[in-house]
Amino acid sequence: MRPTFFHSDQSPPRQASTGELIYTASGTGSAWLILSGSVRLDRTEDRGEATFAGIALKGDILGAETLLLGSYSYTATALSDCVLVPWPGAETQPEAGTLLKALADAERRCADAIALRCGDAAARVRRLVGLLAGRTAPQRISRFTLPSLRDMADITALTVSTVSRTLVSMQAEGVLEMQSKPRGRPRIT
Amino acid sequence: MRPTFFHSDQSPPRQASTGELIYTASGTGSAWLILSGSVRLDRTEDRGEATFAGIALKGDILGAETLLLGSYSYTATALSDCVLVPWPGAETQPEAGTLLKALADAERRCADAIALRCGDAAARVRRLVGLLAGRTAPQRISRFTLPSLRDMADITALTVSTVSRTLVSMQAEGVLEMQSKPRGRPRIT
DNA sequence: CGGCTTCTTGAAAAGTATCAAATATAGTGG
DNA sequence: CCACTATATTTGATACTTTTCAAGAAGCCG
Repeated sequence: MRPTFFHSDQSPPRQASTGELIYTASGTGSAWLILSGSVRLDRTEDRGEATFAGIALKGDILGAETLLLGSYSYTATALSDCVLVPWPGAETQPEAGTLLKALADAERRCADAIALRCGDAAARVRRLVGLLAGRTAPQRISRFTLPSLRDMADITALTVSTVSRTLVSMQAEGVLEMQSKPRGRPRIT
Repeated sequence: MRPTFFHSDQSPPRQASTGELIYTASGTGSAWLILSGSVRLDRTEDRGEATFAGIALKGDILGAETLLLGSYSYTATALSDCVLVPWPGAETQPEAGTLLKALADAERRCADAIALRCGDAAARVRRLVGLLAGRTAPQRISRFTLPSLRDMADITALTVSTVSRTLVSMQAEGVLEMQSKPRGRPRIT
C-alpha cells in the first residue's frame, strides 16, 4: 500500500533540512509547492555575489520561472526544515487559476520581504520572527526554531551582531524563550 | 477610422501622469500591462498606514490579483508618466504562457525592490536611478525625469533629506545632470 | 584535542535620522 | 496682477542607531 498523503500519480515529497541547498540558479528541475517550512531565495549579482532576493513560505510556489525559462533564476536554501512536492503535480501545464494564485502569492510575499527592511533593527527582527512563526502560532517562540543569524541578517539587511543583540533583548523582554541558541556548527538533523 | 496603435478589440490605453493615483487597494477594475513608465505599489498595514510594497516597470503586469480576488490588493501610483492597457486584452482569461511570464517578472522585480534597500544611501539611490532609467539608457539622466524625493525615500527606506543630499553629490560627480529639480508644487503636465 | 563554525559581547567609528529653517515654485483668490 | 498658501527641495547642526573591528565562548567533527 502506497502512502496516502500524496496522490499516487505524483512524485513523492522532497525533504530539506535547515540550511540545506534546494536548488541552484541556472540549474534544472521542476517547480515546487512548499508543504511546510520556509525557503530563502538568492540572486547572483553582476560580480558573482549572491544576495538575498526573496522568501517563500508554506503554500508558496518555488521556482515557477523554470516552467518558462527551463532553468532556475534563483538559488533556494531551506531556512527551516521543509517538505516540498513537484508542481504542478500530474498535469504538464498548470491551469490558469493556480497560476493566478501563484502570482498573487508572489506579490504578497514580495511586499512581506520589503517590509522586513522597514524600521529599526528591533522592528525588522520582530517582523521576521512573526513571519516565520506564522500568524497561526501566537505562542512564544523558541530560539532553536529560527534560522541562523547569518540568514536573518541577510534578510533584514542588518549585521549578524545587530541581530544577535536584538534577539538577546527580545529574550529579556519575554518575547522569545529565555534559552540561548547553541553556538558552534549546527547539528545535522 | 480607429487609431491603429492598439487592436480594435481592446480598450484604449490609459494615461497617468507623474504622481497620479492609478487605482486604490480594495477598489475594482481590470489588470493592466505597463506600456511605458514606472509605478509604485503600496500596501495598507494593520494600522491603516500605507507602506511601499513594490515597483512595476515597463512590460510588467499591474494588479493581476484582481483577476483572482475581484479587487486590488495594493494602491498603484505613477512614478513617472505612464501608458497602460487593460490586460488581458481580448480574452477573458489569460493563457498559461503569459501568466508564467507575469509570474517570472513579478519575482524579478521583487528581487529588484529588495536590492534597492541594500548597501549605503549612495548605492541605493544610484541603483534606483539606474532601474528607472532602464539599462537601455546609459546616458546621463536629468533630475527632472526622476520621481519625487518622497517617493524615492519610501522606496529606498531612506529619508527625504538623505536622498536629496545623495542626489546633490551625484550631480557633483557628474552622474546626474547638473540641474537642480525645481522646488515647489510639481507642475501638472 | 585541534580546527572550524556559530553566537555573544564590548568599544569606537561611521552613517543616517531628526529637527529646523531657508529657498523656490505652482496654484488660488482677491 | 499680486499677495498668499501649500508643496517640494536644499541645507545645517546635533543625536542616535547601527556598523565595524575585535575578542571570547560554546558546540560539532575529524
